[in-house]
Amino acid sequence: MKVKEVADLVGISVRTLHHYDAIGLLTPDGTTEAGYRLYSDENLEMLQQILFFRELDFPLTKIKEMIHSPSFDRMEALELHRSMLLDKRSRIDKMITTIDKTMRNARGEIQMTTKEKFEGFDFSRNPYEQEARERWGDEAVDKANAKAGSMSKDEQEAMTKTMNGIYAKLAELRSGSPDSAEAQAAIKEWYDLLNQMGSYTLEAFKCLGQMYVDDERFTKNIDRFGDGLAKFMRDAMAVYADANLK
Amino acid sequence: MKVKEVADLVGISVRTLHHYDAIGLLTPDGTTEAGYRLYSDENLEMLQQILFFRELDFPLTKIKEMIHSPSFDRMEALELHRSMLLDKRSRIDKMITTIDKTMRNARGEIQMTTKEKFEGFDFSRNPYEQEARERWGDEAVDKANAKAGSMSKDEQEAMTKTMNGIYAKLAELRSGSPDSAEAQAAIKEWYDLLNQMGSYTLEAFKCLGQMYVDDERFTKNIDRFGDGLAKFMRDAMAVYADANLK
DNA sequence: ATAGAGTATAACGTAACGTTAGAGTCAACC
DNA sequence: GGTTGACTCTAACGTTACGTTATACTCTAT
Repeated sequence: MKVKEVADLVGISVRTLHHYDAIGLLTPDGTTEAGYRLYSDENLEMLQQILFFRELDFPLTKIKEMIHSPSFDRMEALELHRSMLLDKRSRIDKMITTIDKTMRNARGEIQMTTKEKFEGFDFSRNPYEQEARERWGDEAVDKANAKAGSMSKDEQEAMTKTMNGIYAKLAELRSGSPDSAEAQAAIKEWYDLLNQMGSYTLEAFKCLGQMYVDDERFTKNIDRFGDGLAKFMRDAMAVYADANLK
Repeated sequence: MKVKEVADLVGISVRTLHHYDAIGLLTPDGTTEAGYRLYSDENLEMLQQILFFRELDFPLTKIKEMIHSPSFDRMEALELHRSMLLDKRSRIDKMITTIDKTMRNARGEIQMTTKEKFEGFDFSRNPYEQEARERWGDEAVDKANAKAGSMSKDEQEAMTKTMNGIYAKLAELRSGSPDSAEAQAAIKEWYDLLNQMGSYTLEAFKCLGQMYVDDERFTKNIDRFGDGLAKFMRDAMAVYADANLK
């Protein structure tokens, strides 16, 4: 069979067959006197194999290995590729949820979830501590915990109140100019307060300080942190949104 | 800030920043006397935007449009990209299930489903007829239906029996040499029988005839047909497998 | 003054083909 | 026998988003 016949039969382009010939992936068994490629039945079978693996997104070099070396472990290759696909899919899932969140955010449909979880503001028994340790190291977390632990209950309550006050102020300023001196002052106040909490808390909240500037970046930044911490921060966002509605 | 600072801060390469400069996606606000790029805070913000959309797999040209034209409809772009991602994910899902099937097939763990559905063998009231019509056109389907409709109940039963007999023969031969004259004869018999059923039935079953040759190709071929027909064919496969175990 | 780290431009490489471009081949029709 | 149209060939540039040298400055610290 000549190129176009083959190409039409399996639904690929002539150029693709040329390419496969060029890289030695599929060399036709024969040629006419004029130099036309002639594909045998075996060539067709091999092409089926190639297209099968191609459809699974295997790179052509890998396919070449698989086809040309009988010792190649197909099962293992499939297994490996499967896990790669799973990774890819979960990345796509993440993208989709990020887009959804971005769109909801842009539409102003911020969900007001568990405000309560945030009310206590108990940094000393943070459920995401393990995650934070892995992310920023023991030292930072211990320092933050020591700081929080050294606060009396009254002090903690006072701090929570102060923070909520700042949220309210930020919310108030949100509708106005974000570049005003007032806003800058509120943000600085917030940063300073967070600074007292230790570095990992600060890191985790840094992006929230820019939230009023740009919702999309907020959505992106929040996902830089692990799932647990991201949730934690979204809760903070909820408090913020709530303050915004008062 | 100079290139490396920025690159390290946001976790990309210097080359990437050079590239973004070259294509006019992100031109630094200033340069030193020596020609070093200097990135401003605004540049950083824009970079965040860029990376956000890049993370969502937007092509850089689109990002450039989005950033540089304020009239660009972000929502619409997000919506569009979302649907693209959904497509991509469903393709990946398909790949994964195909791989799974391939591996199960290779291990011989063929699932024996609904044998009953296949027992009646009622081609005249095929639930996948609509699908077949779209795939092979009305003519082929009508011809097949006419053929099946013209058969008496006895004839249909006889045909079912004949087919199952061929399946049994193929199953028997499967363990032996697939290139034997016997196997070829059985396959020809099968094809002839299917041929009597009309073209679309034949098309749908053609690949089954090669099943014993190559499980992977079978798995691939079966997915060329629509979901419904593929299911139909898998049912046929189940009958075959069942015969195989007798 | 010199080493080391950073920066610049320029240009080739990557994966899997798509897309011309120029030229030869084949079968059929006039 | 010539011409047309469909098909084939090789060659080579284009695509995407940078990675990777290579060569040459520039800056800072010792």
